[in-house]
Amino acid sequence: MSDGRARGDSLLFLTDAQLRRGIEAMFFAYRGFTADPDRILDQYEYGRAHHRAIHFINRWPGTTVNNLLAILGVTKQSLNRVLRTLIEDGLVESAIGTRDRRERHLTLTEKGRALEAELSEAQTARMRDAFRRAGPEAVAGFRTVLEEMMDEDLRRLFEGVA
Amino acid sequence: MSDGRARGDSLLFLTDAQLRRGIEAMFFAYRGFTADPDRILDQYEYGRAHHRAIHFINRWPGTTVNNLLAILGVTKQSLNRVLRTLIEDGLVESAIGTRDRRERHLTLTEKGRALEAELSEAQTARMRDAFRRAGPEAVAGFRTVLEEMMDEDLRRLFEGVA
DNA sequence: CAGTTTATGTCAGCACCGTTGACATGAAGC
DNA sequence: GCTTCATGTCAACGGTGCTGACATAAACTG
Repeated sequence: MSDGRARGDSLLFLTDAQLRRGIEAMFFAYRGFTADPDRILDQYEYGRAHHRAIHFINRWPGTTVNNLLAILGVTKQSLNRVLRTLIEDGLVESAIGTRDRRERHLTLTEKGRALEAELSEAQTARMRDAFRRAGPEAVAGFRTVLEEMMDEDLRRLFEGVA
Repeated sequence: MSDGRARGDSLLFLTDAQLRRGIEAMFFAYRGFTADPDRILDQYEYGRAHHRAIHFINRWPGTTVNNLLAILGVTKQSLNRVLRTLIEDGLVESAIGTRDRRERHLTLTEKGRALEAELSEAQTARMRDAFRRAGPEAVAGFRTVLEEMMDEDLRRLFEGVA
């Protein structure tokens, strides 16, 4: 209904049909994206929430709980449940801040880095294959569209942290 | 990116850093991708599972329960819980098959189509904006990479159904 | 026709991970 | 010293995955 046929070919990529294909592509691709790490997490009796925490602690070692909350977009109660088990299991270390003693600075232990590496390897393997088959130009387009789809604040976060 | 640089540069898009950026882009973009419909679903006391069912029933009216199970990749118990409420609430109609009376053919009612349209509108609005800002070439790349990231069987499903 | 397989529905129970609300502690800041 | 902030924790609930078991009706098969 809202396709721009009258305006010529240049907007054909914005037809409802194309947009629906985009939506379904996101849905199916995200399933693939999480499938490999999910299988590994099962073996350790962890879930996706643990993966996300581990990923971002690895990314920004020494980050605070509040930072992590903002990145993950969950409540502190949710995060804490996950964080507690990771600390108990010796994957994450929580250090009292020196400048501000209220803060807890989170880092991965050796054991935590090992699991991070295992998860990361599984996930990047699939992405590497996809990137290689798609080629650099497609990858650039992929990232451009994804960035445009993010919420404003998340995009700034994403770009700012490179 | 299609400049004639030395071959050494051509694989820079496959570095670990680039792949990690790709992973995070997927994570943040998927959040944006689901945010708008999630807000609407909350108002109706439905969840993402309902959205997915509605989406694919709308996509393939008359599809059977078994088909839907394959597409959604969940157990029949999970799907049934969702489907039951949708039928009870008068959004979905379940019709006994004529050729094979064991099958149930699922279609959206008027009310179901209305919710589908509302959800779809919210989700395509964001994607349309993202597509428009990114441009047709980026969109092509986006879809290429996503297809490459899908599992084999899902890709066939995705391509087959256009 | 009898036996098997298929499509579907349903009950019960469990796990994960999101939520809200309430409350506690210790540290920082005015 | 009062307030605010960062964090942790308890309790309860909701949505949506899962497994396992069982039921029914229809189709298929020998």
